[in-house]
Parts: sequence; C-alpha cells; structure tokens
Amino acid sequence: MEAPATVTTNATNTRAVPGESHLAGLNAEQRAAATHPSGPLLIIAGAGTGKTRTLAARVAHLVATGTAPERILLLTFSRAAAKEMLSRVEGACASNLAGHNRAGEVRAGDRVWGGTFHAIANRLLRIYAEPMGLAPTFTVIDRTDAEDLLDLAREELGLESRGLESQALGSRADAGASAPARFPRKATCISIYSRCVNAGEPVESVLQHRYPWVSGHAAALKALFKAYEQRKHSRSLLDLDDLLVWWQGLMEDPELGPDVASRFDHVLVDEYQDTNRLQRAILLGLRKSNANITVVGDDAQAIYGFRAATVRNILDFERDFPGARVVTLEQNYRSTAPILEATNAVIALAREGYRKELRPGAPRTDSAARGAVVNADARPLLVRCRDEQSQAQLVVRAALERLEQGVPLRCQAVLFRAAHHSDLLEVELGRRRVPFRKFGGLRFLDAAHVKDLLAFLRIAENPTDETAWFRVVKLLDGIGPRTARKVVDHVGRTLEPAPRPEGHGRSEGHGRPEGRDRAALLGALADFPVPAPAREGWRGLVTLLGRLARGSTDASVLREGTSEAGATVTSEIELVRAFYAPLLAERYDRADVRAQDLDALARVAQASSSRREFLADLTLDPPSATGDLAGPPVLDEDWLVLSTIHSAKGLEWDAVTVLNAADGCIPSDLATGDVEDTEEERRLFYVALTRARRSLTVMAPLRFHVRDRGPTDRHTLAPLTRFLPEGVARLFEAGTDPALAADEAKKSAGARTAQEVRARILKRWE
DNA sequence: ACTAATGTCCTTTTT
DNA sequence: GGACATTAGT
Repeated sequence: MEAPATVTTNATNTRAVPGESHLAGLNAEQRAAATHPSGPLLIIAGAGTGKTRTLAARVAHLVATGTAPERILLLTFSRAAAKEMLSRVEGACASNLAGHNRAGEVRAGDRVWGGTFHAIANRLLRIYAEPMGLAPTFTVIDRTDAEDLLDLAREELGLESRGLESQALGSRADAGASAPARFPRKATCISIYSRCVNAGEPVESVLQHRYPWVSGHAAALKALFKAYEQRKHSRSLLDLDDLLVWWQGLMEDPELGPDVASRFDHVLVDEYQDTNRLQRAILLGLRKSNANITVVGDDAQAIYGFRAATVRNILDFERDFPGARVVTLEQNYRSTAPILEATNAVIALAREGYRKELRPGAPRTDSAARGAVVNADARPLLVRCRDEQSQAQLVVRAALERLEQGVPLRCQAVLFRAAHHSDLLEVELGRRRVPFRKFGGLRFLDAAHVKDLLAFLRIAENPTDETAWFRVVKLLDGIGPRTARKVVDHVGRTLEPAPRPEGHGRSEGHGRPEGRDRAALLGALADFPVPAPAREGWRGLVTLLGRLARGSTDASVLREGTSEAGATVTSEIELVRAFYAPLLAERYDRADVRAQDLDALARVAQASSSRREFLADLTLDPPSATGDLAGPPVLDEDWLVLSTIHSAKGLEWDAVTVLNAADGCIPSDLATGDVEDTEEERRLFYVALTRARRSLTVMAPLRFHVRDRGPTDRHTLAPLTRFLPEGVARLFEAGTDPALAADEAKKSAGARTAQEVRARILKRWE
C-alpha cells in the first residue's frame, strides 16, 4: 500500500538545509555513514538497507564539503553499478546547487573516477604504461582469449591434453589413484591460474585444495603459466587478472605508487564482500599515507568465492585499516514484512558472520508500480509444480496477471542459478509473445562470429596479437590448426624486429610497428606460401589488413578523440564485413541471424571514440543482456527481466520469482563438495530472495527431465532445496499447480473407470 | 601430413 | 552448442 502520507513525509525531509539536500531522507545510521569526516569507514549494510543510496550520498557529501570530484575514486562491482551510483551522485549534487551558483560542479558525477577495479586499472595503466615498461597500446584479452593463448603455449611446450596414461594401464578401475590423471584442459588451467593470481596462493596449494585430481601436474602447470606470461608480455597482451596484478605492482613502485595514491583524497568501495586478496592489496597500496577509505558490504551476500573473493577482506578491515569506524545498517526499506521474515529465516541458518537482523522500515515510494494493488501482509509463495514445463507456464501466467494489476513487466524479474535454467521459460515466453531481456549467461561476445569480426580489428590494433591472428587465419579455406600455427609463426617473425631501431630508448622495444610501416610489413606477408586452396583468401586478408592499418593512421591524424572517430571504427567494421560475409555464410548456418548480431556490433561501435577504446570497453564491460544489442527493439518498451542470480546482485524488483528451488539446482550439484561451497549457495539463494520488494514466489518443480540415451522419457524426482527446511518453508504460502491437480484428477478418474470396467466384466457372469 | 566431417560427452556463477 | 576424439578424404 502506497500511503500518500509516506510521500509527504519524504517531501518534508527533503526541504533541508541548502547544500545538504543529499542527506535528506537518510536515517541516523545512513547519515552517520554519509557524513563520516575522514579515516577508514566500514559500512555493514544488509540487503535493502539503502546501501547504494548511502554511498551515493557520501560521495555527494564529500563534494559538497569541498572535495574535488576528480579526487574521489569509487570502485564498484560492475560498470552498471558505477553508472547508477554516479547518476545518483549527479542528482544529489545538482539539487545541492539549486541554492548555490556554482554551475561548474553540475557535472560532478562525470568527474568522479568511477568503475570496476578492472576498468580503473585499465585507465590508470594506460597513463602509467610507459614508466611501467608496458606498451600503452596493450590489448586486454578476455577469458576465452586467455584460454586460447594458453593453449598455444601448451602446444609449444608439448603438454598434450590427451591422456597418455589411459592406454598404458586400465588404472581407472583399481583403487590406486596414484596414476596421473590426464593433463587438465585449457579452461581448467586458466581457472587454476586465475585463482593463484587472485588469491595470492601457490599453485600447489590451489591444486591440493580445489583441483586434487590435477596435483600430479603442478610442475608442468607452472612451466605452462610461465610460458603463458611470457607470451602475453611479448605480444603486449594483458588478461583481466593482469590488470589487477599490474595495478598492484604500480602501487608498489616507490615513485609511481605514491603518485597514483595522491590523485585520490577518498577511496570508496562497494560490495566489499566480493573482493579478493589482490584487490585488497591494491587498496592497501592506495591508502598507505592517507586513510580515507570507505568500504560497503554484507558478508551475508558474498557470492563470488569462485572468483577468489573472500569475506576475510571485510572481517580483516578493522585490522587492515586501524581506527576504522563501523556503521551497521539494519533497517530494510525494500521488502514487505512477511518477505523479510522469510529471508531472515533463510539466512539465520547460515554460519555466523557479522550478525544482523533486518528490521522492516518504512516502504519506499519510488517504485514504478506505484498504482499496483499489493497486499503488504501477503506471505511469499512457495509453489511445488509438476515439472519445468509446468513451471514455465505458471510463471508466464503469473507475470501477465501482475501486468494486468498494474505491475509493468520490467518491474518483475525471474531469477535462476544457471543461465540454462530459463531455457523452457524463454520458449514459453516466445510462444506467447511476451517480450523479455535476459541478463547473465552466455555473452554476445562469446558468439563465434562476433569473436571472428573482433579478431580482425584486434590485429589492426595490435599486429602481435597472436590469438587474433590464429582465429582469423583458421577461417580461410584449407587452413586448419596446423597450417594456421605456421602462418602465425611466420607473421610473428616478420613483425618482431622493431622497424626503427633508432626509436628512443627501451620504451619502444615492444615490436609494435605503427602506421604505414605496419602496412608495408603486412604487404610483405602476401608472398607467404599458404596451401593452394587458401591462396586467394590469404591475399584478400592481407589486403584488408593493409587497408585497416592505413585507415587507422589517416584517421588518427584527423581525429584526436572527436566523435568522427566513431565513424572510423564503424567503417572499419564495414570493410571487415565485406571480406568476412562469404566466410560467415559458408561456415555457419543461420547466417542471416548472425549477420544481425554484426549489425548490432557496428551500431555499438558508433559510441566509441577510437578502435582501442572500443575493444577495451567490450572486454571490460561486455553487453550483458541478450537484447542489449541483439534482436529487434521491443515495441512496447516493456519486458520481463530474466537474470542469473549473480547478475541480479544489487538490484531489486517489485515482483521476483525464483526458478528451480530444488536441490541440484540450488544448491547446484557442482557446489555441494564442501561446506564452504554450500554456504555460498545458501547466500546465493538469500540474495535471490532479497531482491523482492512486494511479491516473492519460489518455484520448485517436482520432476526434472533427464537426458538419457533411451527412447523413454526419464525423469528424476527433485527434493525441495535444503535451504527451505520445514521451519522456514512454513513462512511461505503454499501455491498450487493446476497441472498437478489435473494429474491427480486424471489419476482418480482413471481409477474410477478401471473399477467400473472390472465391475462390468464381472457382472457379465452373474 | 593435414583438413574436414562425424560422433560422443558435458554443461555454474563473471570482471 | 562447445570440447575433444575418431575417421574419411585430400
């Protein structure tokens, strides 16, 4: 119920002292956090306690009390979160200025250094690249690129992923587990590497604790990682982990470190529970001589352990930054009391952290579903349904009903553990023509054809980018991995010697020919003896790359960051597409659909001011929703939100539905190995539930289809998630699935019929 | 020696 | 739909 009285109350509060309107409507704790003068501050903020609002208010307060916006560093968990936060800061600062006349501060939000650790690292490292001995033009590679590059290194070292041991002995069967398992595949290798780097843990320890079946390969892995590092370095590539590693290295430099630190009067970190030890080290480096640091977090919402995040960062904060003030926000402004009661019960079963009990506060009034009729006393719903099919139908029906009641689709979200859990729902939504957008899961950028196209641009940007070359060369007819290897080696040899040895000093020593020299070098590649079937394609490729290299030179003379440069990236994409279109059509089916993705990509490129920025932005902030780019624009401007729970972090909706609340899905079968993993799954479930403002529905199918190689339709019975034991489930209203009722009816009807038939048969002989 | 096509198994979460 | 192994074909 939206009591108009609440609105009035807020309006009264808003009439605050001029210059302090950013503090309006904050409760005592929030206000204390926002106005904390200086020194370390830890804000423990439970779900829905106005954490974002408080942090934004704090930034606004710092600006209002004289801190220059560009001297504030705001580290967030995702780029979207940064954007959201900064626009709030913008609003607060602007309203502050209503009474003043300092128009210069209106753009405060733009001037704050805001972004993810990775995005900020990218920005800083471009500035400090030269003295750090990095090529300022370094390319940032994403995880799949990293895997491919590592694979090349592995091949070179002769570490075959194919198991040699399996033919030696049938060692699987007998209990002697001493036989070495086969070498881990590239994805596993990168996971191991990444954990070592982010957690600051030695390989042996990581293997022992998380990958015991690979422990026999520790030495080989270390050699592999070393080769991988060298490969990256000589090709001017940084992976996502490197961004943090180099940032931390930057902070340790006796000259540069203090210089970076002195740029920022205040450092603020959101979602601190999901940072890792490396990120903590960066913060320690940033605040050696200035203790102005604010971190916000909730240990009950730590869900990124798989990425080496650790709650220890929060728990250690007071030790890391002595004299820290701790403020706890416990008043929940998001959810109705019955929802809160249920979510509190779920998290109460978790192992101890910073204990806090969320109390209901006054409901917020900025909901988009203002007019909707909501019963604030309604308990959340727990629906046991027949199967996933039935679940999908129920979810669609309920969403449409809520829409009728005035809750727009975009104020409703369906959350799930793994991206594919929404597959059936997506089909059902498509069938009923309900628009939706899906967040999380497979990325637009992971689509093969998108990677193909980007690879051309990456070569143009950084001709030593081996993975990009490899990918592109393999596209040509008659060239497989073997030949591609040779071609790429040759390319490397041709480009390697720095063309201008008189270049000033060692900063030039990265073998990165620029401009026309590069074009000339590319020309020299045209003669390389590729296999006959590939000859024509090869010539076309070299011509294309030559054009891209030339184009970028001319353009860079013209531009200097003007909007015209966007047109350049777009026109480069057109050049590439002219060459790539036939390959695409030949290689993939549904080429028309894929071509649309490339259209979308070209559209995104228009927003970028340079090719380098375009490529870096794409890897640091990949378009996260299908529909962000792809697909036709939605006509009615309304869509149901589908999201993985991880991607839903920090967000909230009026109505939330959680799918597949069954053991095996939540917690995931893959994450029940040890207590720590299972506890993280519990927190994940908690995060999902606490996204709901007014309506919460938990769906739990009774059966799941099992893909079994048999003609019969097999299924398993799934128990309700272990995170809803009897005592907790009691806080939910039991929902009904008509399909189940129908099943029952059918069954009893069948039984009745059978009885009648039997009676008739017997009657015949009476 | 290499590519291209076919078959089988597995599939978490993300900057 | 991807990763990897096997096989047919050049």
